[in-house]
Amino acid sequence: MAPIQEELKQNRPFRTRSEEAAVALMRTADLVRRTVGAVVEPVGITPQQYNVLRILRGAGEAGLPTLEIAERMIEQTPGITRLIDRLEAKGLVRRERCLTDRRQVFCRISGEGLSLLERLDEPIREADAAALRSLGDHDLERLIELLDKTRRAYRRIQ
Amino acid sequence: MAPIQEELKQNRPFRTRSEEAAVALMRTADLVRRTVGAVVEPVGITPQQYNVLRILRGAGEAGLPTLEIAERMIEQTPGITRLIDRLEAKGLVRRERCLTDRRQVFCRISGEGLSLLERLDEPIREADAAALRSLGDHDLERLIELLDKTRRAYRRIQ
DNA sequence: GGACGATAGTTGACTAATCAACTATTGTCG
DNA sequence: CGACAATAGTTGATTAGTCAACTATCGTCC
Repeated sequence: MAPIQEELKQNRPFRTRSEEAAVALMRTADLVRRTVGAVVEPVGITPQQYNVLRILRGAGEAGLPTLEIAERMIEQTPGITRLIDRLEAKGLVRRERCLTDRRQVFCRISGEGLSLLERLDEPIREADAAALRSLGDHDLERLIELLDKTRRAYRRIQ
Repeated sequence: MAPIQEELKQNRPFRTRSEEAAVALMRTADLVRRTVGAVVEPVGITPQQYNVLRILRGAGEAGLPTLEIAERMIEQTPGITRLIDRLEAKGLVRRERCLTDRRQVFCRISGEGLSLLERLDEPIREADAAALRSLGDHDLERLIELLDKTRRAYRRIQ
């Protein structure tokens, strides 16, 4: 019997392997998301806000326009404006309208935001590592490969 | 350069393989979730509501107590009561207090709920298949295995 | 250079998720 | 039996997510 089937106490088997894979995928990702959540929520941010801060740290001094951030989010987020509103209200992000193209609003991570991220770096790395370590380097590589392949397939049908 | 890194236009590489895997996992699952969403939302339900209906169909005539449903959800859901409220309001689920243990409320899928699910069965199966077909049976098997292994690891650290 | 479509982002109205505090009922143990 | 912890679920308050409609600005093309 499939492990995921036992986990969810399903009394009937999956109709197809791809259905089983889809369920396993979403459930595993939910576990990862909640693990990240448990690390970042004590400092007063959500996993999505954490994601924005990481993106802005990666972007450096130049910052990024609002919708460019939306495109780089791990999980698609229509409400990017208000998400960043909240980060700005907390003083973790600064925004200013671009002078050469006044439609765009550039967002940059603040010093406070940076130091908050730094405090989270270690615990996040540990959480990921602890969870995925048991896979071993080879399996990890293979998992990443299979996930990449899956996304490529999705992109084609959409 | 890692595919996921290009997708998210990251200018710096992942610090660890497990970080890359965690990001790839969440992003791939988000894709699956949105694909399911695109299929079920036209009939007026959310992916989570769809999940509840599937659970209740699996449970059959006997139905299930509210919190038992919560435990079987693919994604953890604290707001199970109101989620089922909405399904009941739509006439897709019926609820009645258990007579032998009056604390419990048993939920059952209605005929209307069943026929709605039946209409969705084919399109959902197709969406899963289309997305994961390119992996081939062997890769699919291997992906499921790796995901199961990952969840087992997570469970240990929590 | 002015009309017009495209781009960038915001806002309002609505729906859903989250957390803690609460009620009702049951099991258990002196 | 009667107190008391445990279980099952609900509710209220707050926060967050979603969708469509809107404003502002820019590019471009007669």
